[in-house]
Amino acid sequence: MASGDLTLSILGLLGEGPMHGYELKARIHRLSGHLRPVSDGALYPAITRLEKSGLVERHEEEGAGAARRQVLTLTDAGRAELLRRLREPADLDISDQTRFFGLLTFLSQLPRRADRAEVLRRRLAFLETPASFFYEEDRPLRAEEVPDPFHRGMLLIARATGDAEKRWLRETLAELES
Amino acid sequence: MASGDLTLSILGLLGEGPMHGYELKARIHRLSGHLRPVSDGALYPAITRLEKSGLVERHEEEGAGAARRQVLTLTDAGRAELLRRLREPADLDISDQTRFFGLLTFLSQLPRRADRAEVLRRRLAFLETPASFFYEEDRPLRAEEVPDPFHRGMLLIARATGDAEKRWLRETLAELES
DNA sequence: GCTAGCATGTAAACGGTTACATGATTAG
DNA sequence: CTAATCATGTAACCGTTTACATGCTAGC
Repeated sequence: MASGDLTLSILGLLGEGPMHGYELKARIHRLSGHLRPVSDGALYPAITRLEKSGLVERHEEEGAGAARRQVLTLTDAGRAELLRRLREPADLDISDQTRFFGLLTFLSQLPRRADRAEVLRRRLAFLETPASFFYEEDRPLRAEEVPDPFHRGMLLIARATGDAEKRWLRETLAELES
Repeated sequence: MASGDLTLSILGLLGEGPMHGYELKARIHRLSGHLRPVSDGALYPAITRLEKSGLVERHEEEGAGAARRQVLTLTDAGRAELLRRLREPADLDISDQTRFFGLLTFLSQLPRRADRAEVLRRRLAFLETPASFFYEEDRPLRAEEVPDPFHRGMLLIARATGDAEKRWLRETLAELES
């Protein structure tokens, strides 16, 4: 889990309703766990940090299976922070696909349609900027121009990915703006 | 730059020839810098670690522009470590696209064709395993089944990406095996 | 005289990984 | 009775981010 992602995931999931740490762990695991499992050593300290900064509240409850549960609820400040992170994502959240997907997972929680559209517009603008992994004197090289077969693959895949995503972004923006 | 990536990038670039830290920084920046710029505070300590573990050697040289340069060269142990990382990548390097691209960037340096093919085969096997970001009782959901428009986008994009990559992997494997 | 680029470094704060630790309940 | 699942936590280690620090040369 890339830095910062975990906090957004916790806030985003709690934005859908209160739950305890163990359930957060299971939900995060389903969302992105095949890539990078959440460890207890990351999750529980992250919850403690959120509690200390007043974004999350704890209420002890009897465990369904066994032990006592710490049911977590977003405070008003926590919800405000979640919406702020969704409305004004960092550049890195826009440029890195994994992180952008983290945003998309919870974007429906942004109440204003115009705010949701603006996030998609930023991603589209990023994808429309010419870029490559390889350059010749600052000119981005296209797949056809690189001799290394694996480099060519990277560019072919990146192009297909970018095209698919741009198509979806344009369609979805058209719907949001209608 | 996700953890571990930086070390591979340094080893991989030095595998193409000796260079000093500042040039490494510029080359890494072109490869992935639009996503996550390399900071000096990550790069120079990483070089020091590689030197201490005997994977890299330093030779001082006069700087072309100004200051003295520390030209870095891979040792035999360093080249062995680079090849080991390319030949036997961690699961995370196979499952995360960003990390897999890090592998592809340097994969041509693997001398044995069979080893290069094996890395592609592992990635293909991962992509052929059914997976989703969303589940209903452990069954991965398809784009058509999820109501949230942003979740649907994630699945549509992931499918297009996966299809393009699988096509390229199969073609390239066929060439490598002929 | 100043700014941009070349070139290398250190230190504090932060967060993640891995391993360790505990304890209760349920199903085989 | 014992393994799996539920449930939460701590501590050492490691690497990254951010900020700070230095100093030289070339062009305006």
